[in-house]
Amino acid sequence: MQLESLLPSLPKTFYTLSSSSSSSSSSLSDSTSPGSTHASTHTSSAHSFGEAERAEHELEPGKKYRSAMMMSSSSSTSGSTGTTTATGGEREGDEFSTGSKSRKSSPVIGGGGAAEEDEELVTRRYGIEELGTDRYFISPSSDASACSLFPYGAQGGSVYGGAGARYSSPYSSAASVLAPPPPPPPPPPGAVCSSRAQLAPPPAASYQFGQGPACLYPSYHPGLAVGRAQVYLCNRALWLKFHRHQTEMIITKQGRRMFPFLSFNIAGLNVSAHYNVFVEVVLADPNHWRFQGGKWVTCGKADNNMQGNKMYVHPESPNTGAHWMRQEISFSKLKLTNNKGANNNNTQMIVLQSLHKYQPRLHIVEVSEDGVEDMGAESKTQTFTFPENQFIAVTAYQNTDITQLKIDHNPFAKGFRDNYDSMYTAPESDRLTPSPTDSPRSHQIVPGARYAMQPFFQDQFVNNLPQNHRLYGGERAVPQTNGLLSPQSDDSSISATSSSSAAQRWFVTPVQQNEADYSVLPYGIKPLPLQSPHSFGYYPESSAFASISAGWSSGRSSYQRKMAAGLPWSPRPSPPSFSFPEDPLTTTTITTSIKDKLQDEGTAVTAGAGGVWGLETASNLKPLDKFDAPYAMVCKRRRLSSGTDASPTIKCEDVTSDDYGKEQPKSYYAFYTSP
DNA sequence: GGAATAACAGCGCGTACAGATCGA
DNA sequence: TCGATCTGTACGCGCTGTTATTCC
Repeated sequence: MQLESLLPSLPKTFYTLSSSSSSSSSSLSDSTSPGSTHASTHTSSAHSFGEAERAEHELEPGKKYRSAMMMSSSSSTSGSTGTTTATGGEREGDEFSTGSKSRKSSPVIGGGGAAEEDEELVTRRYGIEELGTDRYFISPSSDASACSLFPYGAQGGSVYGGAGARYSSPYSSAASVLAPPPPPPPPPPGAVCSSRAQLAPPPAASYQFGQGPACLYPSYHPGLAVGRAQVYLCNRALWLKFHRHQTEMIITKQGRRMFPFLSFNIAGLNVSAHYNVFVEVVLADPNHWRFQGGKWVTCGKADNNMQGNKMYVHPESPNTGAHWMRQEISFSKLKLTNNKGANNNNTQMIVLQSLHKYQPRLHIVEVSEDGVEDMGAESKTQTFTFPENQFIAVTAYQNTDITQLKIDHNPFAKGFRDNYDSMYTAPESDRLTPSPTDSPRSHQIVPGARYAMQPFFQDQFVNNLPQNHRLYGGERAVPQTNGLLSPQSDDSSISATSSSSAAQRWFVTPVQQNEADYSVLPYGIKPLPLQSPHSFGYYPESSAFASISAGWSSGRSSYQRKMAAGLPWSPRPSPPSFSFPEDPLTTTTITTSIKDKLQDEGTAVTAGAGGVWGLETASNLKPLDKFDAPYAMVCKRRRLSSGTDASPTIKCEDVTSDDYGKEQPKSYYAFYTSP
């Protein structure tokens, strides 16, 4: 296989994405300006997207156009001043300044990278907290001696243009208003396959300049290079959650799936051309890591001579650009192992070394129809790196925050959720949120569509009930219904939507992965046709997804069978209680029927119990500086509380839960409906 | 002492099977 | 009555994190 021939040179490349101990003081100033610059550049992104979508689909053009206008309007607002993002963040951030200050002292490894940059914008926007200050990105292509540090804010979130795209993007000039980064150092010898320069990590400049947000769908626009891919990390919100605590991935001899797993949307490919899509996992830094004192610290040098397969070719490779762009590209089957003997006979496994930090990278290689790579076409290889995908390989979880996140979000770990039982046996009055297997009809369309979306799209179809439970203690929290996604949530509106948009693609909030878009179009939501497994990034073909989808349709019968007899509440859902966040920046675009419904209901229930969610006050936010060392150690123990006591573990959870709750409005999930 | 490993329990899907239902 | 289809149940499997044990 030709791909393999060019891979051996790759793992030796280090992606030094963060420095946990350095550059802590200048991050804010460094990131603000570039970030705001992005806000302005992304204005065109919103336009492009909206127009592209409008042009491509015939879906209620008026609404779509309106959506685009809303986007651009918002983005104009955000990007007009160059400091709009920061301004907005400060404004809201003031409300939670405690959180802002505390973040810096958190022992939780920030990890740095674009993810945090995004997070900062988001958290500033929502005033949750201020992120860690590690915000420097060492040029991937730089070797140890040539680590070109630059403020990563200019990187523009995670929408990374392909390595080659930077040379052709007509928008690169627009982005050049950013502070010029240091010139990319020459690639280290041996780190780049001579015939595949693009496989080498793109230089910093490429990240910084080559991602004109307006390039989101270049193929839809005349003058844009066709065939230059843009890649979106579909489940980025979840990745960010983990990344905040330094993601850990279990590796076992038999192989362990990643969670979150890699799931991408790809755009900009040549529809008829053939591509191989594969993921490679390379060392992210040259260090050996150890979890000590509640945080990850470096401990010696990494073993860079680890042998074994570092690449996972998507099973559908090779395939056409149309195929890859049609739906999410999920790598859910990818397994991580520390079994060096698994390199040859198991292409589903990637061999890693425990306690090393890794960076997954997505490669898209144009090939001939029979899957043979054209070795003479260097420009046909594109590489994408999402810093929030970084993780430390472990044989056992070290940070209980990560463990809890896994349990709370991974469908396969449902059995470990603390209050799983109580969630389904508590009386209606005590029940915090609908169960995953509640009758789909129970999931009403909620006014805060952005919230309705989150449990599924942001958290990969796992509701956050346990977290909410812990977060709010016994207090009634807002049910995070799966409203819009529920197959039967709102029959009339959904069916109408479905009938008009079947087989068409929808973007919940378009342009995710872009910090500017965070502030510009945080909640833009399109009406959602009924989802097929392909619509969801997680376990699209696996049992996990099926369990969820089944739970909402016929498959839920099993649960209902189990629960029906003793259910103290009606299988018919309780009336939704939710908040209707009044965010001036909210750009929720939904069908009229839904919208009207939401508005009506929203006004009716905003003051209800659900208001807890939207009206969270600063006093409820726990600063992360509560993570002193001993406390962190306490947190390392598994949390078993049901969430009603005030144990330190709960406090620990509160911190994160608050985060998550507030973070959720980051509805920048992109997805497609199945044809 | 820390990391790696194996065994374990819980969960849910997929499948096979049996029984019930329906139409020819 | 027979065959096709649908429904319900049981079991196996793969997934998960936890826990105890072993290894270095």
